[in-house]
Amino acid sequence: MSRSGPDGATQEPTGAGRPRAGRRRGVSMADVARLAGVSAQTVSRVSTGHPGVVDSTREQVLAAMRQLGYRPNSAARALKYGEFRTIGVILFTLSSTGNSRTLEAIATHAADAGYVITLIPVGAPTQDRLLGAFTRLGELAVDAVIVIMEVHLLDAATVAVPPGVHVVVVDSDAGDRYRVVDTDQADGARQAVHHLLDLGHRTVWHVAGPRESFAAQRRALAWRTMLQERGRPTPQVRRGDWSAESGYRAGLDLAGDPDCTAVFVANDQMALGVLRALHDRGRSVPRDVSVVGFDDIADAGAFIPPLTTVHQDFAEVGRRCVEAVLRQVRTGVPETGTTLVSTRLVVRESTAPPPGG
Amino acid sequence: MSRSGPDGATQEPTGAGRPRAGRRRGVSMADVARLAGVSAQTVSRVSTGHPGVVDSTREQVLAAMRQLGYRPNSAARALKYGEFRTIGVILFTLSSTGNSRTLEAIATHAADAGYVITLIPVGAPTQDRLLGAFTRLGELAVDAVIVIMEVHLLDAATVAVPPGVHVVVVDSDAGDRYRVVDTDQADGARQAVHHLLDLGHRTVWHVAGPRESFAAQRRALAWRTMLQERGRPTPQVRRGDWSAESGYRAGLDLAGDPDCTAVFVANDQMALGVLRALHDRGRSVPRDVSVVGFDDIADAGAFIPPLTTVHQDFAEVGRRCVEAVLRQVRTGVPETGTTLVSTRLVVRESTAPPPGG
DNA sequence: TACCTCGATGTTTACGCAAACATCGAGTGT
DNA sequence: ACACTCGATGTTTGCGTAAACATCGAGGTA
Repeated sequence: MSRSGPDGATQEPTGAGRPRAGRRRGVSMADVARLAGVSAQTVSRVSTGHPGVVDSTREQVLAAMRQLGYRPNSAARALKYGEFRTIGVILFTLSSTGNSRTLEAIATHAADAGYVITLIPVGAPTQDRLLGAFTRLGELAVDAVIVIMEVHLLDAATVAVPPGVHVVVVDSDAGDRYRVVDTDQADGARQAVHHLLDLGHRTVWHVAGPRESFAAQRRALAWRTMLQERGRPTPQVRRGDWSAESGYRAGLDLAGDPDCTAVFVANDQMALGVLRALHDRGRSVPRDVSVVGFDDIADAGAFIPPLTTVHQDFAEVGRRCVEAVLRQVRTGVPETGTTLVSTRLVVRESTAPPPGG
Repeated sequence: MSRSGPDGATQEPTGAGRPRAGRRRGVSMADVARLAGVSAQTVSRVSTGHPGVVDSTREQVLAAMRQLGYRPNSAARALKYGEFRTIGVILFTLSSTGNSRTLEAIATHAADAGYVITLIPVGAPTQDRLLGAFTRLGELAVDAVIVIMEVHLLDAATVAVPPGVHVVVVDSDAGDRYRVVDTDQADGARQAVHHLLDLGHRTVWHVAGPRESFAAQRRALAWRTMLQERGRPTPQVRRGDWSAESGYRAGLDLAGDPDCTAVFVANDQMALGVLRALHDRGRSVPRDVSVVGFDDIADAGAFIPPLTTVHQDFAEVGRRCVEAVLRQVRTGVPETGTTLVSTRLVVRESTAPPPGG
């Protein structure tokens, strides 16, 4: 059998009126040009808004476009221009509020600049998967990439970034290799600790995020540094995995320590768990123990009691990411260095002076 | 400081040597072909994995590809094939857990099928914005669209879907026009009410979501229907906007009604607010009042007390969306009808028999 | 009037890829 | 030995667009 078609069956004659699944070969400039009685180039000029087309002609062309339902083929444009007007976003998970909201801001601001976002999900945070994502990236139609993740892993992947594709990273210490945009974790943590010490607490306990997280590292470091600067003892760190469940375990542990009157928890979800643990152990918040979180998630104000926490401006992080990445695309010059977005402490009802303080 | 990369320092001699912002005119098949000493078509065959290339030749080509860092230009491929292998996702917001997780599942499953996701954010849920999104869609390089939203608005936008672009909708009643994939809201609500009645509560109060939401409508309808079927009184509905804050207000209201011993809240965030309101008013959960939520967000188990709630399988919703949309792309035949994803009740500690029951 | 300018529009070409078709040469059958 | 087959590879072509260049005609200038 002459294997002319993929399945050896009779190949359809493309001219016949079969609906051709998938192929939607739409209206092209040539079709519009024919109807309007002009050349395809004139249609192109109208379509791109170039000057040098007389009004009457322009009107004719626009009418023809409307009549045929013409829409420019972005693949052809991309081919011609050598750019896709697309930004890839590599991320591990959307389950964290921060990632979702950053992504949303990125998408919005990219859209404003005429760019669209392509999502490149990386199943699990392993080197393999990440390299796979970067490899796939090579075949993807993107002009630039924003990476949202914990970035020890980025090292090995460095080589894999296709040449000419610009990179911005969120939540990383890769500022020596890429442009990094991040919340000012250290300052946020300092505000939290400062607030608790100012209320009169002798020192502040800490429930940290996972060891691999740079955000967690920096929050913990700032907490420790601040206590040392003020000459306060630094209690042993409890460590969670960002989940409320892990916060609950840490909270049970802390509840057993009568000295503990103030806790800085590295995120709101774990803080929720801490609150429940303290509640379960009969320790009143804020009367017996004060708790400060980090993130200011939407629900923080509805916790029992409403949580004092460090507000992160994810929208601003997203905005800066897009700004930086498009700047690189425009100039063609890769950037390095870190851009910090400031935080602010939102004081609610989970903090108070220490008992008898 | 030399880092010899594209820093403005020694640029690779790409013709004139100017860094050409944006243009990254990479390695093409022709370049690979030249180096490997074969024709471009042979490179193409290797690149697409077509048979009919002898091993030695293939090796040569692959070596040349590696050496030059070749990666296929997806714009050219898209132009040639007439398809983009891209699915657009239109959504209003990622701030709801459900949307984020559905999106994540969509992205993952699309990736498995060799498709990528393009995000089309719609700022505000207004007809104008939505029409704008659909219009932009026309210029976008997508083969199909998944719409995640409340869909009264979809009516007007119907006409705007470009021909040949297939559509799947989440959370809608547009099943007569599009394929709709959704959680089985009604069944979830029935399970919640059933559970509370079985515990011995005389009837069940309801805190509903916003009037415009189809999910909210269906949950409320199922709640009402179930009570009527069982011959129970149907208390007046309290209505919130999905936020914990609105749940708190509804909760304060309910706390004032001593008859109220069981509440079905239309989502977990509002349930969080209800819990806090009951706590603030000194009504113990579940001793005095039982509360059931909807969604089973990650934190639900850490509420005070841990929340009994209806678990939604967002991952499955996303999977079914991709499945349906790709089926339409493959066959070229648009589908209608509704696909329901089942729910299950997760019983935790916020429900118990009524006081004195 | 002859010549030039300049604006409006048309024609050619290339972007990178892969289907369709062409070629070439080594084996196969008679 | 000759035609013939078939697999491996090369050549041509076109996808839709827009830059670069070509043309054409109206109006201005000497």
